[in-house]
Amino acid sequence: MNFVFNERDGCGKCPIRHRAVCARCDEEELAVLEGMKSYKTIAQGEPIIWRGDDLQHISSVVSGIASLSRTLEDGRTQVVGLLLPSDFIGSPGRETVDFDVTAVTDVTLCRFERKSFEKLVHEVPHISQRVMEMALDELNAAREWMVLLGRKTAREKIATFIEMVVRRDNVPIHAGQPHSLPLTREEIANFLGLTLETVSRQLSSMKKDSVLTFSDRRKFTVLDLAALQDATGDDADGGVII
Amino acid sequence: MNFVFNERDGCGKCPIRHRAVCARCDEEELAVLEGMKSYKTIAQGEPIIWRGDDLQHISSVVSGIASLSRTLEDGRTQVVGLLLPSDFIGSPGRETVDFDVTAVTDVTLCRFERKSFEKLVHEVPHISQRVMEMALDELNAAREWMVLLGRKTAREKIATFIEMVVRRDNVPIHAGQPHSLPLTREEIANFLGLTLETVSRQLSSMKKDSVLTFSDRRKFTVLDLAALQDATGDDADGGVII
DNA sequence: CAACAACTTTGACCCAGATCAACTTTATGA
DNA sequence: TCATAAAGTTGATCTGGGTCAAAGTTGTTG
Repeated sequence: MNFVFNERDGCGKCPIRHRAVCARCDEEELAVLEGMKSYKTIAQGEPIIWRGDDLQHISSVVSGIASLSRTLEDGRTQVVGLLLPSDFIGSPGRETVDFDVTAVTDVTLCRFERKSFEKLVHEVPHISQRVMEMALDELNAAREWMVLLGRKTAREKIATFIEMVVRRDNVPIHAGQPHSLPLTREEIANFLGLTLETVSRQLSSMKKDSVLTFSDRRKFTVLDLAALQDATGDDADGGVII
Repeated sequence: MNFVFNERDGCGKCPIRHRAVCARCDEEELAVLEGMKSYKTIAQGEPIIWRGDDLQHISSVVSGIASLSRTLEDGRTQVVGLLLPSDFIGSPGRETVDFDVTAVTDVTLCRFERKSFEKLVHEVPHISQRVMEMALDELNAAREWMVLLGRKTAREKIATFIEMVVRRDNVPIHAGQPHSLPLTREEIANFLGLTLETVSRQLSSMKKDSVLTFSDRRKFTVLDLAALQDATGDDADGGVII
């Protein structure tokens, strides 16, 4: 959502969003916000904000990846979303966050004082419309993910995830293109509702079946896109994430 | 979201929403919409709209319960949300629905022509703000549900679901109050990412443990609320659904 | 009210994925 | 460059919840 400031485009690259919402920046809005912003960088692995913490700022991810997650008392954790450049941390109208936010890679945030941001949401109709669109897109994506979590097999989950990563990289879809995996096996597991061992095994199995190759543990290439898409369990037509 | 018309209050009773968003109706908005609405009733079990269908109307549930779901090719289905009075079917800005919508009980809808509704969203800032708030609330609820689907055990899922139903009924929380279950075992299973047999077994087990009693298969009473809440797997403080 | 259909319960068995454990590979930094 | 840690792989085993099957309930309709 780079209507707020356009250091970075977030157009359709978010793994968890359907429609691009950028490329329609309004100059006046930018001007209003220009004086309000401040930047902050968080190192890989560090918490950005904990569930229940008081929300002083509404921030937008400028670079890097953050995760939204919830951990149950006994340590089971579920990642409920990845925040990529242009995604927001904090919602206007909420005084706390309901999930833990953690820097998956080094993350740079652009922050706005929450009160000012909320004032803006009320005064500039354009902005609430954009936030509305974003929220509706993410709601849709969250629901797609619910289908994955509730009904897909381990292999389908992994295939869906890999396809999402590939799609996000947004390069022409002929094979041979290398992609990089921003998450550890454990983070992938927590995103897919699996264990890290199962993730590892499924990736190995896809290697064995010549669907993927890994040049190193974070870099892979799709050898058989059709097989990958087949393995997602989704209809061929429509219904895709992103 | 009864800002649109207030035949029915939806205040805080939605099982999948955190904050009440009603009780702030604006007279002017009501007046504008008054001429646009039409009603429709759908019988229990009937489809309201299929995924991919062209969205002619934005509708709001007036009475009854509808489900939002996705079915994979081989028949596995996941319910991704329940639509209760005041919830919307269709989003401004979208030309199709991405999930199947089905009447769980008899459902009455109040419908608006989509184009007119969208025009209103653009012209009345108030409305996009409300839709934004709703969408953010539902997004949060969807993420909570992702935690359930990805990480909770069968018993925790059932306990969470029952607690949600009880909470939705919104009566003083001393035991003895009878509640009614609007869904079949199969629908519950599809909502929780389980099979109907597992749902049945878990409910029987909670009966055996004197956490619940059933007076008939759709009516139950909580005997031990503390045990129920304990079994949800959530922290005692905060983090609750609704 | 009989007979059929829809829904629910319960039992027996099985298997996908979790758990536990050993080991390998890669990264970090003194 | 060696030591230690972090991340990943692979194997052996276990188990929660799925699958299959049979009966029991409740509801509906002619």
